[in-house]
Amino acid sequence: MAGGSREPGRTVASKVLALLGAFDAAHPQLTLTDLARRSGVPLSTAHRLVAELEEWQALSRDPDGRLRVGLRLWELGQLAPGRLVSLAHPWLQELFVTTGENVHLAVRDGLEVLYVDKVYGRRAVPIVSRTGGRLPMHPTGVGKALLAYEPDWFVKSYLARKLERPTPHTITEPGRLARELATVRAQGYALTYEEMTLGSCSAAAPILVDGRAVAAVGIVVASRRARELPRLIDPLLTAAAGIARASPPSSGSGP
Amino acid sequence: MAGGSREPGRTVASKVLALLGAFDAAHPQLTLTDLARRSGVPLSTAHRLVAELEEWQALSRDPDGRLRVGLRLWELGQLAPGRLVSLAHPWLQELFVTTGENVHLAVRDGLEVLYVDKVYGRRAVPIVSRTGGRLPMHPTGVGKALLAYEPDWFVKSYLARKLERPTPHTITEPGRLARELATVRAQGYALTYEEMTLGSCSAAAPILVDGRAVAAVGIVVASRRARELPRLIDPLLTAAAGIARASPPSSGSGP
DNA sequence: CCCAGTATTCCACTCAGTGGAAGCGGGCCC
DNA sequence: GGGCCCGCTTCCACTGAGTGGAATACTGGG
Repeated sequence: MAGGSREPGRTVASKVLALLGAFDAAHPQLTLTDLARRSGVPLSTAHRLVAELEEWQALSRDPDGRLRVGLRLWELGQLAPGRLVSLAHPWLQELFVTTGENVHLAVRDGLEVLYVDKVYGRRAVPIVSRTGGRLPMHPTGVGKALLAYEPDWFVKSYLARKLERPTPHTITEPGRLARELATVRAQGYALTYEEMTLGSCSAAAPILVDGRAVAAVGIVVASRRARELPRLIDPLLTAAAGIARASPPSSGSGP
Repeated sequence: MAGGSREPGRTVASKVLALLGAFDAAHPQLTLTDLARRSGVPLSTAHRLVAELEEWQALSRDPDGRLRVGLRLWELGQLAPGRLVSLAHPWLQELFVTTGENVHLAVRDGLEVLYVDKVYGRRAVPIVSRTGGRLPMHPTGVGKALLAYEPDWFVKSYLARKLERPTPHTITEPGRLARELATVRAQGYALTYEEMTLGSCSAAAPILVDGRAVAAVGIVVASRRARELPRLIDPLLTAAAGIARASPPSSGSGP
């Protein structure tokens, strides 16, 4: 089946996935050549496979001819285990209405938080989190809220790595971070002050089902309005509790 | 390359896509056997490919072992041309806050409307539209709003087909529907009364950029509150205009 | 005009992928 | 308990779908 056959038999499916995987938040659009380079698939092979993916609208082209993730893939993605989000959305909504701030929902995936829903208005400060986006756990409110309820071994291994430090306020010292998590558990919510982005701070609460944090709700505000955070804690906890109550014991943790 | 080789050479990529395509709103989870049946891929081939897709979390398994669309695919989908949605969301948000009703955003894809964003609160009536969902154009508010601004040849070919009739109120008679569309163009918005679902009615406005309707905003309310719709028209049009003003002339029409 | 980067086409070779069939496992009914 | 049905997993010999290097065709900038 192989002509040149230098590669030790990569399966076709893996090449298709490698092509798709080449797209990420930093590179949402790529030229064919870039795509081939990033995915490690030979150009001519990429060319053929991409043509097929385009036909299916799994990929599509920008006006300028660069490739993007296509509509069909988005549609398909909407079918992913969506129990949690559809359940939680009305509560996020309500939280937004009472606070007027950026509100979002995140789950843990691996060692990162994955943002699965977001509600924002016209006046809200633009923030880094993006539906489908990922951030490290320790500098984010939702991350700390989730991490605080993970089992000890998990936290230990999380702290053992070299932790990123996006701002000077980021807490990376293991001892201090561990104490921080204890505080989160004690009070039931997490706070951050410019730990991920200079200029914004946040509050977040875990959604506890059977004692496990299946997700977390977070609010982000401009840091000059940090003193307003305490006022937001109450509605935040109400929303988290509401979602938890509505959640079936073992719903998939997906979006 | 084929042993049994009965099929006239379907490409591997097409099989992968067929497998993914077997999932839809009505069948979000499938057993391996169903998946193979629905996609027309031989069971043993499906088995192998699915294993690969699972490894990538393109597919994942329910607690009960059935297959679903996986997290990675959802994530990937979030990368799809998202200009319109991120732009429009704050306006949908605002519209929700002022009206308290189900609010959604849809684009045309082929002969159907594709719902690309939705905002709903705790009190809102549950409705059929779903982010990523599709419905025919003629019985929905957003559909009529979009159809009204399509070129003549398109409308003509749309009306030429046999039109579905989900409720007795659905307008399927071509002449009457054409007049309806003229009214929509004249007044700048569309209304429906139980044309898609008994018990709910809607108002919708197109988002016009350079005279073309790139998307439509809709509001759905319970039909016993139909008389409140007129009150909602104004904020609806404001939102549509706001989104249109913010839209660049040729943004991708995707989610 | 040439050159560099990117896209597309070609083609002879061959092994990755194929799929029918057989082997499991476990839930249900008689 | 035993037989049956249904879905999942594994096996394997055959072969044409897929391969990828290279040649060719764009395209735009200098």
